[in-house]
Amino acid sequence: MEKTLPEIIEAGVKAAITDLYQADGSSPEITLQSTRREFEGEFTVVTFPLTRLARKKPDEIAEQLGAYLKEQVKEIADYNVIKGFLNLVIADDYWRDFLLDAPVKEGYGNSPANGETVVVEFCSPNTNKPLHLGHVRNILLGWSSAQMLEAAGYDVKKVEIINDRGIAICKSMLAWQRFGEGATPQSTGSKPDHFVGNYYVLFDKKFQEEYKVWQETAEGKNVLAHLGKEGQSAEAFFKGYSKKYFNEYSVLGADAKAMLFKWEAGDADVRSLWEKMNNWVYEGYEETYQKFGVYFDKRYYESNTYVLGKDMIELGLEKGVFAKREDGSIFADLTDAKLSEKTLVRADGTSIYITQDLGTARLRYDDFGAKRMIYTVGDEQNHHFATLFELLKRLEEPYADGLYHLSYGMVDLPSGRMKSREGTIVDADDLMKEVIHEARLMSQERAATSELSEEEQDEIIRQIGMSALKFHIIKVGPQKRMMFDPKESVDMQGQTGPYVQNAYVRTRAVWRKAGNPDVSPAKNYTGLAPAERELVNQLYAFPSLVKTAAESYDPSLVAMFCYDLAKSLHKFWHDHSILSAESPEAIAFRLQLCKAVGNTLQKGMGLLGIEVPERM
RNA sequence: GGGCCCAUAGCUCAGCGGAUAGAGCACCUGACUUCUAAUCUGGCGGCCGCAGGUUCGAGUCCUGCUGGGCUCACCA
Repeated sequence: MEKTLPEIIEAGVKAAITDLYQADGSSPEITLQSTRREFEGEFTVVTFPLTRLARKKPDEIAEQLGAYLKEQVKEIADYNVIKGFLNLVIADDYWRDFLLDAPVKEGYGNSPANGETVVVEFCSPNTNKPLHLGHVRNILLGWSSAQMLEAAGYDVKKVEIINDRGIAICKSMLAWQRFGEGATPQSTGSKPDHFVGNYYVLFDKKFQEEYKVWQETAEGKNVLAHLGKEGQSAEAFFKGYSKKYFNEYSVLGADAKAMLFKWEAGDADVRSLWEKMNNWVYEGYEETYQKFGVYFDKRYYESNTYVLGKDMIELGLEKGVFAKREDGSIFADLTDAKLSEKTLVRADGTSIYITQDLGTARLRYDDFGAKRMIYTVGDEQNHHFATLFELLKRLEEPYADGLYHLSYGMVDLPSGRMKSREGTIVDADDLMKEVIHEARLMSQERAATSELSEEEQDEIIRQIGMSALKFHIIKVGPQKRMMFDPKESVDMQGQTGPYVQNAYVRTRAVWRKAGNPDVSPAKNYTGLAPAERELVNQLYAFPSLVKTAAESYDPSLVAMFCYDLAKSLHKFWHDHSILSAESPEAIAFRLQLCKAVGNTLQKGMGLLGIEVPERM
């Protein structure tokens, strides 16, 4: 493999130090960074760290290094020194030859396969209601991380774990059974997951009605009198007492719990109702996933996995990692790892959430042999995953060092946090509908594609709307809690998906117009304009950026890269003519430049799960 | 109370020890007979939460503080 520019420069600087200062050039860390926009050059050597070694002033070192490199290293054409910073100008020939090679080819940015498998889990919904904005962030993060890892050479398996059991789905089931009167998604014409979600909401409504009535009964008043705090209003008390009421007094609550009990006992009627309703939900989810353009290689269901993990407990006891209490419960003491004491099996022998997670981790390893597993889950579970990973490490599981919690912050609305009780949940399907609607309005206003068929226009509009939504969410780094303003999410100008798409469209438009041009003169092009150098330089950075983004599980890096590249393209487009450039060499070179930029934008956006249209 | 995370322009966000802290939105402004103006040009806008420390150099690293979030279940 050929050496990269940073490697070439670093080697040159080390040789220079040895030659110029008779010092050991192999030892120092060379500080190399990309040159700031306002100065000439592409790479910058910071000379401050070398002052001790060279025993000279920074400017003097920079000047001497620059002269040496210009003389000795053929890739370096020129240099300038500003306040101790040595800016290096890469030779035109190098940039030109580079451009005409890798970036114009298919698959630029991909690393060769490394033979390693990584499992990426994302989405992982509960089956009682439709997907919402929080899932959207999760899906986009998980999916694009998976794409980036694939580009970085991994064999990626995308999985989700579906929480298909428990009290929540029983609530929906009970409400449907009692109030549904045999209605189905087909009979009502609703999207099936929304249909089921509506019964979950209906359950809560009926429950609240029942609760309200109870509050006025002698029993309710008695509870208030005994447990209500001094000066607390009845309303405030009952608001906080709702969970307790559900478990101890509510008829509906008792019925829902009875249904859960029957489910666990394997009651045939309950199981068949459960399957029917869950299948509705899956049908609805599938539609949403397809609209997002995502899929899974394998699905895990908690109804299967919740019994797992017992063998891990045995293993832990054998290894002395876990211990038994007097009452029979089993726990792990993680206090020396700054985590708490964690119970794994209750005194009655039943297991809990984290136990099944232990079992599921092993199951996935058995399924795929992956030594790396990524869990895309909100940051409220940071502690849970820290505990889980620590336990697996102590169990000496072979994949324990490759576990990563892809943690992300909650999505807030301008009105504050999303709350189902207050009806401020932003539904994923509605959101898509809205951005596509907005894209349609913008498109009608422009009428740039009006001669295309209606189907073609619809497809373009869909791609534009989805890119606005996806880009808007992905451009924010995962760790940060983010503000989601619906008004801004439908923006199509500025730092947005459509802005990047538009740059791609331009690179395609010029090629359509050019027909089947002869690009061979490009190899004789000389005297690159600053805007051209800038673009080639950005293209040059793409493969390593993909690697960095993949290793840090941060798709926002790719999003910002695409934006920056698109911005440079737009600027170049404005300042330079392509098809009527001054020479055949320039025309050919710029066409190839457009091809490479379009190619890279398509690849980069593809990593984010965003499509680019040929026209817009 | 312990642990983790966050705080940068009016708003949403970049900035991962280096140069005069950057984008987008909003507001003001100029450019379409041209390879598509979903674009481009110019302007406005900052005690980088506060106080110390380390360093040739700190928005970035360390300590303390303030404000916000999450979490510390024999819940999932």
